[in-house]
Amino acid sequence: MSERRYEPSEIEPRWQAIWESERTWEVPNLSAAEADSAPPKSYVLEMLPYPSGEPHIGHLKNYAVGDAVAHFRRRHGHRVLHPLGYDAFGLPAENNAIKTGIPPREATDESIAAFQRAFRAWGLSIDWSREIASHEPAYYRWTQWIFLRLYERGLAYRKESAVNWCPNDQTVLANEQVIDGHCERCGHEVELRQLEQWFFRITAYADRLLDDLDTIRWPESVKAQQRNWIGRSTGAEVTFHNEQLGIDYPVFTTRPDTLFGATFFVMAPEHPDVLKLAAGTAQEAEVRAYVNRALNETAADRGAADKPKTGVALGRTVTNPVNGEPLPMYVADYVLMEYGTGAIMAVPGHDERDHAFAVAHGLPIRRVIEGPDGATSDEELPYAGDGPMVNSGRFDGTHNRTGYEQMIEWLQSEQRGHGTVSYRLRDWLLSRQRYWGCPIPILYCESCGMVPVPDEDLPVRLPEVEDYQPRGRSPLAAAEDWVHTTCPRCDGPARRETDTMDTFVDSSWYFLRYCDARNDQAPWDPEVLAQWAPIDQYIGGIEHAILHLLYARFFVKALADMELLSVQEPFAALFTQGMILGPDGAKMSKSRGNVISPMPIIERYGADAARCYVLFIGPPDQDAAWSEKSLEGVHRFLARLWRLGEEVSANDSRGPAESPSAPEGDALTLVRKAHWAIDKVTTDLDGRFAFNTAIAAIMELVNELYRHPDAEPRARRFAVATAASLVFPFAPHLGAEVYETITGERVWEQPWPQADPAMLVADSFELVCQVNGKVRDRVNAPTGAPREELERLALASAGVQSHLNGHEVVKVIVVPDKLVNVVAR
RNA sequence: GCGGCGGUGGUGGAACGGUAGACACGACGGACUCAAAAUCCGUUGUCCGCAAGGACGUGAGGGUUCGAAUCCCUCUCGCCGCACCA
Repeated sequence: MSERRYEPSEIEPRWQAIWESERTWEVPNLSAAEADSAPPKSYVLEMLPYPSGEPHIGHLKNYAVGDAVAHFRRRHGHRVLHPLGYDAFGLPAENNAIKTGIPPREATDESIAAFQRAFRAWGLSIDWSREIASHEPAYYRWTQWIFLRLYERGLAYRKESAVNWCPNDQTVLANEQVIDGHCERCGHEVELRQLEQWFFRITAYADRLLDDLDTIRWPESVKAQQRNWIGRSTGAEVTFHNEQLGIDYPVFTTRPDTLFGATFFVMAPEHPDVLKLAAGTAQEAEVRAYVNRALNETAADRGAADKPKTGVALGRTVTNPVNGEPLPMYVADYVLMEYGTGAIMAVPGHDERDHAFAVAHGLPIRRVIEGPDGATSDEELPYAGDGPMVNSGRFDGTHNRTGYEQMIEWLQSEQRGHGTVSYRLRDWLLSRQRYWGCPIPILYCESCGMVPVPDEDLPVRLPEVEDYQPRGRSPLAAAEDWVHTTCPRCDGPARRETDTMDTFVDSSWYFLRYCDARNDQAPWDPEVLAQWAPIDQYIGGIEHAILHLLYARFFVKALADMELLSVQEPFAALFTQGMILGPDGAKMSKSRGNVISPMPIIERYGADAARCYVLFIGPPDQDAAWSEKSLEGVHRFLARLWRLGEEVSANDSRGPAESPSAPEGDALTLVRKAHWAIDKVTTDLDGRFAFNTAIAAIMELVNELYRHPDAEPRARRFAVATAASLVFPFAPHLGAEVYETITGERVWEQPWPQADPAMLVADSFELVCQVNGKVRDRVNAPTGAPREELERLALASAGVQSHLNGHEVVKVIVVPDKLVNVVAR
């Protein structure tokens, strides 16, 4: 026996050096003519990492999944684009700079270097010629260019509104970055502030973002989250008239069928007309106090669902268009300015919130829809279900679903309203009062006003500053030399926009840049992009279900409208991998002290073992706790395979891995197992992402080899080479090593093995014999035997006979090549 | 409250409506060794039984079916997202 041992630290760097020097994983862009006759393309992409410190175990899993997919597709003859880059702008580097004084650029570049070392040590098959980082001017030049294109089309705009402000990070946040009223990043409570900010008009795409979810292969949970977030509701806009001031107030309602049940009218504290309406009334001072209090509340306090319904009367009324009734107007903080029109018609009989408010303020409650079984008592209100309409004038007796349509028709004919849809989605607030981000390419000229930076002046470079401390305005504002510039239109003095962009802007288009990463004339050549788009398989964490994945979809649709690309969706298929939890089953965190760092693991067990382990641990879309013992088991498996390679090469000369033509006995068992494993691994990987069971199948093949040590050498060589070939997508170094040892060939240059269908079926099988659905015997039966023969064999079996004694056979079910079920009474 | 996903041995997990528990961990037993490590072989759902064998078993209850972890209904527990969205 060989004295040598499986030493990943010796094997892995050797193969990495070959892939690096031969640029094995680079794929060139082809000319249009070349592309026509080229093999099918496959764009496989993992979400780009945010470089902060060292990579963690989650990165290892993410890239182990993506690399397996990329290898699998390459060996099916696809031209696989598999690039990588860095999402390099962002708050953590800047906060670190404030704490330590290390400039964000320095810390980021250092972290990028650590990621680069790690990715090479993991043996990932990346096309490094397309590497990008979002903080480099060569990249963010084009982020700015895209911003300008959006600006030209009115899709980027500046406006004042109530926005989320994080007092700790001293910057505004997008809606998507506020979790339960707290800052997504630092956890501090978020305040509402009235500020002028930059927005992307993502709401213009709400319908398409919603509808096109049906065209992509994404996990249902992610689609559901996006649908939820976009929140399309259909209903009607109804106009209520205020006589005193002569102003029309439209409201949005999903229940126009309950219009006769409206008994009051409520406006949001932020509604611009609230103070105007209250002016001169007895309630003026009270309204003013209420509005001030509401505006100063934190988002979390304001949003608490079970909070008592507070509010103040405005001393005014509006007229209900359906019956001319005057409805008292109120201001109350349960009405949100951002949704609908900032005002509602209140129907306490059929809406829980309006009901609570009516009870608290002694307002009338009127039933206008009959409850189930003709219920008409007021005790059962509020009632949100369907039924015939009552107390609704000429609509009485009409079912409310019908009444809904009729009411909209009536409103339309009277010009008092119309059917409409409303969305929960708000425009994307993209400006940040922080330093470490992409500068917004806009100037403010004293005479020309807001002026976009001309394309030829891009990039607007991020200047070096000394003080990163946020003070409620961007640290860039202190860079006087940079801020003061001249207007490209009038040559007069102008000032630069000092806010920077949300980092999600950078990551909303990076996957397009990979396709043409070194183009310095344009962000990409549309023809080149057409070769690669869309991404055939995207892989990342579920935490981006709304943020990045929604923003990127919006960008692609907007860019498609500009005819800069020809797809409507960036990610044709998405896979979301589960988290790796600490050994204690809790999320890894420094404070818990349960963090497993990938690099020491790799030094100890090798990259192959670490990669296989994170794939073997369970279904890859599920969370799983780290277990060193389990990792050792995977390492043991790889060592067993390695030893088989050594043994085969010691007993046999090198040669191609061919399936022996007419194996018998042990050899046949081995060859069959090898073909079974090929079939199993192939179907498990083919769109199913069942890496855990694929690896288990290779383990079975290896176990079978240990069980038949004396099988004929050619059969053993075939089986071992097959195991090496199949394990390659998960353990590329070991796969390449063992395969070369016994065949002299490079496994990644070999096509994916094909299972021989003849080897997948044996001559005989174990027939399961059931009586009334319970297994009573198993007998050997010839494959392909006719039903009658199987029935006869089963009925004759001892197990069936003993359970049948005295009972009458009613029926016999035969499943060919599988089982017989005897139904007896 | 709304939406989505789950509940299978001691553990992670397998299982086109057709042998529940593949594979792995752990545990137990054995081989090799002066000994240990490493390695190799075997046993391992629960209960009854010396055994042959049998009974029970996929959160609970019902249904469909020759046959249900799998499909349907009711309930329950857990996780995730959204949440005063009119």
